[in-house]
Amino acid sequence: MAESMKGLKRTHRCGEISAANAGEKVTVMGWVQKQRNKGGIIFVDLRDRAGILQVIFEEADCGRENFAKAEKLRSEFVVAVTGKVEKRAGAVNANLSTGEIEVRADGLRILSEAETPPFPIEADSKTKEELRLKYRYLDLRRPDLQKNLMLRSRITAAVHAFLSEEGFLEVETPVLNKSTPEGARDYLVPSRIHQGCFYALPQSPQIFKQLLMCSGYDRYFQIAKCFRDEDLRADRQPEFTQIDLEMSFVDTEDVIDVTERMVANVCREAVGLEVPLPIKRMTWDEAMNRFGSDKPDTRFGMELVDVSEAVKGCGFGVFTGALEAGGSVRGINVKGQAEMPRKKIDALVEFAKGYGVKGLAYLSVQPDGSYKSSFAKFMTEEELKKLVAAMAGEPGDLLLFAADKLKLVWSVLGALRVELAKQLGMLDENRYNFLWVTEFPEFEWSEEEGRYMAMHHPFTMPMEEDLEFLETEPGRVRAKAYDIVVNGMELGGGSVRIFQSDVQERMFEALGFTKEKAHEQFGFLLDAFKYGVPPHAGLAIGLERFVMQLAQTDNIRDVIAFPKIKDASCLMSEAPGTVDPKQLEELHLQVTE
RNA sequence: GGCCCAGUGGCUCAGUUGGUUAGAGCGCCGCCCUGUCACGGCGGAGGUCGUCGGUUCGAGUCCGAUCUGGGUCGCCA
Repeated sequence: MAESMKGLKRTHRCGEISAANAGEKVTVMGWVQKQRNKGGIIFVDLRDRAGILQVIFEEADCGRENFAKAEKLRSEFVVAVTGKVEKRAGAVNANLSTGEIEVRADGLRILSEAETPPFPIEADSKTKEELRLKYRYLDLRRPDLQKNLMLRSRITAAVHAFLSEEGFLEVETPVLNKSTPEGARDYLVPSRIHQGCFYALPQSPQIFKQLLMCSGYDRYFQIAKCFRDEDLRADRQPEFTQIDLEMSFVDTEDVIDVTERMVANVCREAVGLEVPLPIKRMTWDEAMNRFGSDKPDTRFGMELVDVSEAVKGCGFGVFTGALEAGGSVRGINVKGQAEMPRKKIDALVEFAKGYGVKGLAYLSVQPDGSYKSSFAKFMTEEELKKLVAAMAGEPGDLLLFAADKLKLVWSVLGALRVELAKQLGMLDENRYNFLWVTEFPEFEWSEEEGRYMAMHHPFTMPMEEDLEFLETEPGRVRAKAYDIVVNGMELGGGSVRIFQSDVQERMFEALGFTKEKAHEQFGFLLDAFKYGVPPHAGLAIGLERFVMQLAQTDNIRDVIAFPKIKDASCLMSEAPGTVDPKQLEELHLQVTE
């Protein structure tokens, strides 16, 4: 039977009591982690989000009735305990922050009984995620998830404090918007009043924050919920949160400056991590050529080497064929791994194939200087020597090569170096290598669409010196866009925005928009620009990714209270669900099988 | 949409070349225990091996399909 907490007021959280409270009378409330009944003495570990506290029950202190209740306590009962804080008479428990003390109970109320939970409520859970997600409210009781969500809260608190201090105004933008088919797939909400019309949930508050600049708000920020109806990944959820900001009368440098100070400030406030400023920078071109990625992990080397020159005209058809087709041949040098077993190399080749290349060529330099290679028989000793020299290969090294279209070579070698670093234990999780990647290409050619697409978004300002190529060579135009990267993860990104109507019109043209289509989709933004618009720029940081980094987890579900699974459903609430036919009728919708 | 991994009591797992009654630890239930904290002792309950079909004298084990969860490629301006 549940008892009332009438007349009781909690004085401390369990984990907040220390030796300094010895002798005090306290009232604590929480969940029973564990009851240890020794017969005449009962120990209870009481848990709340602050930690675990040992409570001791003896009939002489708490009376017969309370002792009988203490005997009945089971895991996850919710109780209120009154008693006195004492230094432990028995052994100190070094594993507990409250291990020096205990509360000698004189009162006990069982506020709520509990069934045995379907899995243990404990740190470092080994339980399958399926079960944990179904009972998310129980999983959230576990200390590691509580730790992550408390960290998340500290991070957003630090963001609010910092940006307010810097003169940013928090403004909320609409969740019900008009769909803009550029970019990710929208989540749609049918309109009841407007038959056949739909709202779209925001993929980001992009246009609204630019309008706020037009309206003179100067410095805006928002911790904004964003929605994208795309497939999920370990670091991607259909709804996620951005630390979104926009500034007027600024250029790239101003955004970078305030962002990196914010990141450093948050890291210090939230976890005591010092981020040295300024954060290093690298152009997109350099990032791709050296690391094969626009979000390079710079905690280790194993950089890509372009050996296209060195293999030109060699006897290996795979290399020369790729070059003749306009591609590239590049390699990475895996130092000291010449002895890697064939099985492991084959697994790497399979890994590479997953990215679309037909294979990987490899060559190991044996301790005696001889070569062992998948392609040695196609090349002369001279050609091999030249190739190894180009790779700075030394005895003991394993050289891996990819030959294909440059984009593919970059992506496969970029992924391969990270995979190898993981396998070889080269990633120090306590090191945080922040990096700015700048000068992204303005456009990316889409085979599927048969046109250029905006790499960032259509409002991104091209670099002045490349403006002249907007019509003639769009692929060559670089953008005033920048990403902040940490340990191989894209933390956030932004750009300087176009604020001149003529440049914006040229952008839409380059993207293959007709004037009508551009106005239909973004007319209100283009109109707004007619009435006086300040130069502006901004950026958004993925809040979950930021928390993941500081929490040192590679699973986004670990930093979201109620996440969705791979197919974007929720195992707990079973969303999405069907609705009453009457609701559909009101929305003018029909479900077809 | 493609590829890869996993599914055996409440939880985590073991289960040999296919062979009789499918095991363990933890948890759970009962009794005992006044300094435990991975408490201890004694006793007990609990499983149509994800599902369907096939091969076989015989399937947890082999084959096929399917479901569920995870990872990944495509996708994510």
